[in-house]
Amino acid sequence: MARLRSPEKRKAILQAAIEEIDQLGLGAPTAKIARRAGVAEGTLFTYFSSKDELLNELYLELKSETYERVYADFSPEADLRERAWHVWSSYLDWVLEFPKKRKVSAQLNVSDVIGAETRAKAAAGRRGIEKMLEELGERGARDLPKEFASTAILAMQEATIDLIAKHPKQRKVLIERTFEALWRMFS
Amino acid sequence: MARLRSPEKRKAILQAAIEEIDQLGLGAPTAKIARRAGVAEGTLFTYFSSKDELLNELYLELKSETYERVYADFSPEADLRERAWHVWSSYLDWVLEFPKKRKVSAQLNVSDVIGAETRAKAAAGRRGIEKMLEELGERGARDLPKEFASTAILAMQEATIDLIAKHPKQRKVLIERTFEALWRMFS
Amino acid sequence: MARLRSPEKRKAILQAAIEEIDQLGLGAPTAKIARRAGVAEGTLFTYFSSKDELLNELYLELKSETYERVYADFSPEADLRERAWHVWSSYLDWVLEFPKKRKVSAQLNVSDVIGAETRAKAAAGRRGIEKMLEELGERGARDLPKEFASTAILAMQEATIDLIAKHPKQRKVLIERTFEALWRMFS
Amino acid sequence: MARLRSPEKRKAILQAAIEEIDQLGLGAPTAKIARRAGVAEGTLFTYFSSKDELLNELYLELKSETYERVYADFSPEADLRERAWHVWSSYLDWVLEFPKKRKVSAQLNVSDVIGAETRAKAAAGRRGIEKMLEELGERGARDLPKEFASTAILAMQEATIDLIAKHPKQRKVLIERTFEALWRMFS
DNA sequence: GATGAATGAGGTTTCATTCAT
DNA sequence: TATGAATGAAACCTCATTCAT
Repeated sequence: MARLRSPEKRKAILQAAIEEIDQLGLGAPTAKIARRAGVAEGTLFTYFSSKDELLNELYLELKSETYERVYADFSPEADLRERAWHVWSSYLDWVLEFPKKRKVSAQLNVSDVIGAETRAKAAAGRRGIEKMLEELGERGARDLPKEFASTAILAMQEATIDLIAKHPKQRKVLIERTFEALWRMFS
Repeated sequence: MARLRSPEKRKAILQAAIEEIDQLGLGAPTAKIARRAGVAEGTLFTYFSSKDELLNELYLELKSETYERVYADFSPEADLRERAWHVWSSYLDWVLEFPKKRKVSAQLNVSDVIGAETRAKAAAGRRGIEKMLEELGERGARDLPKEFASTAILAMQEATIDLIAKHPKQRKVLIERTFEALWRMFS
Repeated sequence: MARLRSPEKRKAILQAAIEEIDQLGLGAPTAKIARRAGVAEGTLFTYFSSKDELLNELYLELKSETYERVYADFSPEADLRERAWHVWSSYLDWVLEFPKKRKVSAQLNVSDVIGAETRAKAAAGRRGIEKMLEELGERGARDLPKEFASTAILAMQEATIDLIAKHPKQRKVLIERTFEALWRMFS
Repeated sequence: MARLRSPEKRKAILQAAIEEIDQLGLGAPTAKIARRAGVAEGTLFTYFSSKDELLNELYLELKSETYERVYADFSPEADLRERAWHVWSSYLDWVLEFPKKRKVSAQLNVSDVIGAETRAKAAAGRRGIEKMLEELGERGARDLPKEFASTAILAMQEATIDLIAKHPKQRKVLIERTFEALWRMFS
């Protein structure tokens, strides 16, 4: 299952899936995805054994791309505030650069086609960030479970993205000031 | 004078929709919804002219139920912190009591079957909360757009709900402490 | 079956049926017909036991109305050409006055909801015309079956109606000249 | 290279449509048409994107088949009477050979699923006949609009077909004598 | 008798997936 | 391996007819 004779075709299908799901939601027909990718309907199923698998792979791809981006230039030895700021700003930059990817990612997140296994695999790519979040939690939310920091940051990022969507010109300033607010929460 | 359209049947359909959408997502078939509601397939369409309308009505119903709950015992003259706390805790209480309703509400929120008109109608029921949020924003986030407070609170509530889902026994304490964290953000 | 407590309601339903079938064809829903007639959906079925019956009754009504019109001022003793002209012109006048009725009549004619029995009943109202047609046939088409005259006239009327639809201003002249052509055919 | 869309299957569907529409009218279910054609329900929609398209294509097919038949052995240089006779007899021969096709054609003609575009396309195949009809009109109906000849002939053909349906044995003689009557009309 | 809510069979169309080529 | 025609199970919705009120 899933012989990947041509990596370009695989990429093309995943990219086409992003495009179509962005417009039509998860109900986007595989036929349309295939057409946009420039391959035949049946070909899609030689790269992904089912639509579900395609969706799970897409989820993984999206997550790992995000983490790669966030980890570039990340100094594990830096100051906590600096590390937090790095994650905060680089993630937001990425998301704002590829809004469709985020939209699709959000849809996949909510849907139940993404199995526990896939979610676990995705979580694995998050070690370095996790450590920073733990420190953050210890610093300013010691009496809350340790997932609190990560959950809260994620949530606040969503909020920030919405905010920037409405005020795109103030993007830079908003990223800074929301970070300040966040930092206040952990002090 | 013929049977009258019964409010109970309407309720039953909406309730069945919650149940089914909770399990199958927005793609839940109208046939299944009807069956669970104990009516014929066609009957559903005498109460709601299309699946889209059913979904929009459901959205409205869910929102107004939430607001009703939050507004009960709300004192507009109270202290800002008290009002914020009231909204925070009563909303979380409601959501934790009816987790399915929240899940469905979230799905509807994201989907694009809910028209602008419906969203506007729903927003109308939110006046009192809005005022509190504005004050909150003025207090501690004066240099951010005024939507910030509401967006952030909503996001933090999502985070808190996830947290409580994992530690249900500490529910009471978690609601209090996350509120503290939130309050810190606005000072 | 088919108690007709209120003849006005019956008329209203038949008239509404004409209106709706004119617009939607024979597939026009009984519900719509009922609504336009100003009665309840179910009421229609106290006047006509089924949609088929409604359609058959409508057919009969339409035919008899036509014949009544054509027979008014018809002198059975008049000259053949005069009688033929009377039928020709009075029928065309009627049809052009109520184009919807003709359209519906045509649809019913073609469809197979009209049973043989109904067709026979309708034919019964045609005695006087029939005689004229027979004479016409004997005069100019002795070597053709006797139905030829009636079939041909009917067909020519359809043709004339189409013609007048395209040149409504020349109506009077067209009726006269097509009659001339017809008369030539039987000499 | 995958199976190719087979013209035989297309033919089979169109033929099945004729069969079913002949019996059930234009309301004939696509499912039944597909079954009779020996293909799956969904297959019908790979050949025709909707029922409407199927019907339009069928209309075109039927018309062009007719014209092809009529034009075979048609000599444009022949005498007017000869040309008229050719069209008259060859059309009637065709129609009597395939009565179902004519019935379906008539239904499509009346219905409003056939768009103006389709009608125009069909009309294009009729040039040679048109010219004959014009001459006929000039010969014997100079004071009537020029569509008169074609409309009248069409109407008379319908009449003749009905006549032959009732006296099938005299078919040959009836075709000749009705032509005589027609010819008289244009002199 | 009049009403219109209730019914459920049936209609068209979509779509993930298979498989002949 | 790549193709896209073929498949048939659903999905949403309509509508003639029944029947409680």
